[in-house]
Amino acid sequence: MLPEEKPKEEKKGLPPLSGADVGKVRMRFAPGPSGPLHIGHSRAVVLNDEYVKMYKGKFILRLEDTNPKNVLPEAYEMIKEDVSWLGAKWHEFYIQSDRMQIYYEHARKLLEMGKAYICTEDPEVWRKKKVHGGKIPERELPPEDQLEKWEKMLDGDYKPGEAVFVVKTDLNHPNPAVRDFVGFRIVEEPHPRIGDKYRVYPTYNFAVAIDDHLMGITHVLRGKDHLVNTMRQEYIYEHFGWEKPYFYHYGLVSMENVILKTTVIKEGIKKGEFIGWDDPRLGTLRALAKRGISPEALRKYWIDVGLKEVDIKFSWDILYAYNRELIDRKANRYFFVWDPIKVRIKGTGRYEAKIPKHPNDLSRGYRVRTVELPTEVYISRDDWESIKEGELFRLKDLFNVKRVKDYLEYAGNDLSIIKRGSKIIHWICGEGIKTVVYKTDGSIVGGICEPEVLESVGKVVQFERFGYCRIERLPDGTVVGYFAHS
RNA sequence: GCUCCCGUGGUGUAGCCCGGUCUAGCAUACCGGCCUUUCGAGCCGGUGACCCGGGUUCAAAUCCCGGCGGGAGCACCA
Repeated sequence: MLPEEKPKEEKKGLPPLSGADVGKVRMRFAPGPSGPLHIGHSRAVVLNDEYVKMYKGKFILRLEDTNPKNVLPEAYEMIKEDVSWLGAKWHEFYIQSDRMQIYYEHARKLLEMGKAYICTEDPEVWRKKKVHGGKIPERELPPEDQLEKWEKMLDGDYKPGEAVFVVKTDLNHPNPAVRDFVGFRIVEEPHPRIGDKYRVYPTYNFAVAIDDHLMGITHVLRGKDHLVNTMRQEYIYEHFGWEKPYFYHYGLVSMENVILKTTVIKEGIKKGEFIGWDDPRLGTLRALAKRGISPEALRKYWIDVGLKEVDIKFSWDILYAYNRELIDRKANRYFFVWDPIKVRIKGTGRYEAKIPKHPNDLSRGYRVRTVELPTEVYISRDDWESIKEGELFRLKDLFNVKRVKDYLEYAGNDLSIIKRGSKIIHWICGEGIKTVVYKTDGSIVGGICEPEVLESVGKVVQFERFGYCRIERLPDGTVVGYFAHS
């Protein structure tokens, strides 16, 4: 047992789980392989993994593919990648479509015990009877008859919809949703992974209850939307006389400004609206990874949120703040001139700019530029338009200039103008690299960046006065930035 | 409609179980100042909350009741 007196000084981290013995905790993350994982899933992954680590238990990854119509073959691998990216390591791995015989065996047992029945009634009629009351004659038939119909189901004597396996609960349960629920149904579509070997598939609630028990799950953490499912699953535990795990239901998370729905994403990719499952507009974990959001930031976020039952709004602000804290000291600084315009600088002389790659860590070196006047520089159109005729401002780390009509004039190197409120803007002289930045709202910002950015391909950089971006490079040499946050 | 869950500042969370130490802590956001050749980082300060109404009690964010508000489920999806 974890010492009960612990919570006093434990300010950070998750609250203890009841009935959790160090070394004996077994928890699972069990998504359906219909697509890669998104932010919503990451809460379950992090919470389960975190508790497993806390109690030195075992983490089980289980893929729930008992609905052939709802399986994306690539998702099996993608989910493993996503879980790993989050820093969770599973000790055991299962795929439900490999376990069909196990579910069948348990179905048979329930029928033999009289705890389940085969229903061949019209689904609507059956449902109405459950809600409003009414005789369900098949429910009362003896096990022999039930087993016979079960065999017929398996043999293909019924078409989809003509027969289902129903787990008995309590027809008087106050919540109609928990009264007698479907445990198996007929699906004739071939399963993307195991083909047409089976035509009777367990439903979520049936497979979960059987697996959670057989896999020795001690604690189940899931969203409040599963509250009714938990009640249904508990009937299966009771029918078999199994000990129940501890159930926890955390509140729902509402998210704004992201696309999470797999169906929408799949459509969008097909139509070419998204560049892929990792399009920066999406809430998939691969999209976050592409943008340079670190898994540690997500973990910290979910641990901070905890497992309360209150519904919450997801806060990008807080996630970004955590991420910024993690990446700021790692991210090199570079100039990215968006929407660039070329401006002439008049004057004479040769000047050198020595710009630190990180202002708080000079050991990382400098970007060194030599500028010989007169010349031309690129600056962002925004900046140019915000500068008035005659205004004095500074090209960061280079020198001061003054705007004269449509060109600039060298204006010395007096740093004190900054104290008097002059602007400091970024610039590129000469050798800029074509750059495209994808933002989360779907907009694309074009411009040029400093050549040293190439040192940071695959890493997160901070484009000064713009924001943090993760860098990739196209075959044609173009630098691509995926915008993380400001 | 029915069944169930929840209600601390803009957001998230601590405290609530075991009433006083809560003039309610922390984070983020916001505002102001300092620092800084980025609209980043850092430092300092500030605004801002116990849903409402009763009750119990010497004492309630904490216990009880009612109201109001929010959410979920009511699938042969997971």
